[in-house]
Order: sequence, then C-alpha cells, then structure tokens
Amino acid sequence: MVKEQQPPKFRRAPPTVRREALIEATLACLRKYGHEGLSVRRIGAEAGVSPGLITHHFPSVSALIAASYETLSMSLLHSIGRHAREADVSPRERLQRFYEAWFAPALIEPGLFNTWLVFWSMTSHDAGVRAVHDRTYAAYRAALESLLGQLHRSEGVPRFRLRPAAIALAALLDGLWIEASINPRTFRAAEAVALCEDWTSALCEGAFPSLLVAPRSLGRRRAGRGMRQ
Amino acid sequence: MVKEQQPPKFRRAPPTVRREALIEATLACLRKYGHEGLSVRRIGAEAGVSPGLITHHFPSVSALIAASYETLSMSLLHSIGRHAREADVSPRERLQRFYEAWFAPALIEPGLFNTWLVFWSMTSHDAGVRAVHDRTYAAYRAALESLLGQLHRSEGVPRFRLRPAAIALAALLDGLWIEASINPRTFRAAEAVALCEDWTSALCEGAFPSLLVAPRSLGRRRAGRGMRQ
DNA sequence: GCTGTTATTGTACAACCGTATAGCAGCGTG
DNA sequence: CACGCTGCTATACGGTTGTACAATAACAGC
Repeated sequence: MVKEQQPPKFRRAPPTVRREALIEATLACLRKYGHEGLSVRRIGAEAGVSPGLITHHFPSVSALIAASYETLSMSLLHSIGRHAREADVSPRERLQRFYEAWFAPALIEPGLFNTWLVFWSMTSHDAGVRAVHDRTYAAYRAALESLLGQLHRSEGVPRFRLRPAAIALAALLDGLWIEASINPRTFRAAEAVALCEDWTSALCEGAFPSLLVAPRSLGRRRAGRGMRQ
Repeated sequence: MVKEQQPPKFRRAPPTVRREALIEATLACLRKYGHEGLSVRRIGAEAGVSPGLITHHFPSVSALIAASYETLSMSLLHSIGRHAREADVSPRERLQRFYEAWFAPALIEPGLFNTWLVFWSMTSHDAGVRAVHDRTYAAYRAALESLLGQLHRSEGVPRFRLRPAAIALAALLDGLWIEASINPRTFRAAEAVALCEDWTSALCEGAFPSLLVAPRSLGRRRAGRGMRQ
C-alpha cells in the first residue's frame, strides 16, 4: 500500500465565509455571463465548489441573487459616497465628486450593467429581490438627499423639497449611466458630469418651480402642483 | 370511405405576414413571461404555430428579438409622439403632453419594463440587437431634439445646444420611467411629469450653464466645458 | 382535377437547468 | 489515534432549452 500524499479533495469553511464566497462568485458570474451566469453549476465552478453546495447554504438560488444584490449595491454606494465624503470641500464640490465617481470607467462597464439588469428583471417575480431593491433605492436616495441637504443650507440657495429633488437627480444619474453602459460612444463621461452639474446649478438658482417650497410672493410662473414631501 | 369534412391542420401564410405575426407573438410572450418568454416553444404556442416555424422564417432566435425590438420601440415612439404632434399648441405645451404620454398608465407596466430589460440585456452579446438599439435611441433623441428645437425659437428662450439637451432629457425620462416601473409607489405619474416640467423651465430660463451656446459676456459661473455638438 | 412548390409540422437530438438525496471525507474533539 | 459531526461531493431525476431534418399537407397554377 503506497502512502501517497495527495491533497485533500476540498476544504471546509464556516458557513459565514462560504456564503460570502458564493456571493462573490455569483457577482463574478453575472458580470461575465449576464443572465446565463446565474446557474448553480456555473457559480459553483467559479467558486471552485460543487453545484449542490449552493442549495445547501441558500434556501434557493433567488435568495443567493438577492443577497448578491444587496452586497453589490451597498458596496457601490459606499465606494462612491466615500469620494464625496472626504476632506472639507464645499457641498457643491462634494456633489461634483459624486458625479465624477459615478461616471468613472470602473462603473461604466457592460458587465456591471448586465448584472444590474438581472437584478431588475427579478424584481417582478421574486419578493426577496424586490425588498432588496426598495431598501437599496431608499439608501441611494437618502445619500443624495444628504448631499442635497448640505447644499440646501448654503448662501443664496432657496429652500427646496429634498425628496423629489433626490428622485429627479437619481433618475438623471441612472438614465445617463444606462446609456453610457450600453453605448459608451454616445457621450463622454465628462459630458455626463457636466449635465449633472447643470442640474445642480439650476437647483441652486431656484429654477425648478415645483421643487421650491412655499414660494410666497415673487410670482414665479407655475408654482408647483403639489407633490407630496 | 366516409367523406369527413375536417378542417385543415394549419393555414399557409405569405412570409411577410407570418413574420409579423411571430413578432407580435414574441412581444406578447416577453410582456407576459419576461426573460422566460423568449423560447421558441412558448412563442410558437402564443402564435398557434409549431416551434420549428421560427427557425424557418428567422435565421436565429436573436434575429427575431431584434426585429421585435425595432417594431416595439418605433411603435411606442410614434404613439407617444402623436400626442405631442397634434393640434396647434405652444412648443412648451407640446413637451408637456409628451411627458404625460410618457408616464401614462399604459407605459408604466411591469410587462413592458421586463420586455425592455430583455432587449437591453442582449445588446452586449448580439450585434443585431445593438444595432437596433443605436438606431432606436437615435430616433428617440431626434424626436426630443425636434421638440426642444421648437422651444428653441420661442420668445425669451436663450440658445442652447440641442444634442446634449436631448441626451439629458432622455436620461431623466428613462430614469423616472424605470423607477416607476419597478416600484410604482415611489412617486405618482403627476410628480414625474412635474419634475420633467421643471427641467424644461430651467432650460428655458437658461439655467443650464454648459448647455448655453456662446454665452459671450455676462459671466455665468462655469460656462460649459466644451461638450461636442 | 392533378401536380408541384413550399410553408408547416413533428420528432429526435444533445446540452443544459434546479432540486433532492445518499454517502464520502475534512477536521475539531476526545 | 479513533470518533463523530457536518460541510461537501456526486449522481440521478424530470424538466427545459435551441437546432436540425425528414415527412406532410395546403394551396396556386395549369
């Protein structure tokens, strides 16, 4: 009987780290293969693990997707927000840095876009994924509201309603990000940033009538049509 | 030999109308089942036709998707544009009607959103679908440029660069449409229209610095950073 | 009414999917 | 060194998928 010193067939890991590794593998697969990437076999191969392990650690594959969604979106929001939170610059400049981080090359990438499409396409079927979206979008909007709120208290900036302002800015950012992801040749990153900066300028000048809060006297035309705060 | 008068097993159709019927069935399937809907068997069942017919009329399934993409997006653009093109109202009001059509209940529907997600997710893999996107997005932007161009020549509206303005407006519309499609409870249609109207107001007041063309003298801060027209 | 064209069907194929489950094996514990 | 817990593998199952291809039958032209 020859005593072959062969390496172990697999290594054990505590559930927490294995779960995290599976989430990371899932994100890698979605990035590389898009919709075709969310198969248990492909994810297992990416993580160097058998397909059965996934159903062992997650109740179903959609639960794994939901967890991956939460991980990625919080990671991105934190990473982008860090650029805006550093140093002591003016609120206006903080926003600009946020925009620049948003349209940085790392974010404008087909893989990331395809990953997001998979998440979005599951919101209608899976309640768990939809819950993650709602929580994530709320956090994203809260970050924007925070940045806009600082602007709020600057010299010469009229008061405006934060929530709809953040909704509009989020929409503008998303829309530009999508087109840039699908076809990077439509416009350059600097142009996208300039368009967002324009939006900020208009906000600071009070050029968005329905966002202004209680524009008593001084008849700006079309003084808002009652959006709820 | 009994002469049974049984109906024919199938009916022949000229390639053109069969192709169109298949496209219609594809759109119905995508609307109902999303990503799961683009299988030859499901589409065939929807059209009351055998699965093999699809590969007979289309070189591949992705060609069918591309054709469906083109059909739907042109149909939508035309349908929405019709509301804005009718009667003789002011350019400003034309834009508002466009916004209202954009956020009408028929457009804010999970089925339509999921259909769009399928199209988007194929742009990275399939060259044909990407070509359709580019053509479609250009037509969409051209429609916006036309509407904005009319605004352009109104009294008191400063000159601005059409192309980037249309890009920004398209992004705002898309972003709002997406969030409304995923979670209709985030905001109401009227709020989305108000946010777009705000954007128009700011544009007319010249509150978007980088969009202004040749703002000679009159030092507005941050006079654009050279976006190409 | 017969014939030829061809749109259409039906089936076979190989590959893939998610889930369930029985048993192997790493590794902490004694 | 042996034991046992349990993370993990491997396989089987019934289902799906897109494509290929031979056979069939609708229907127009003669």
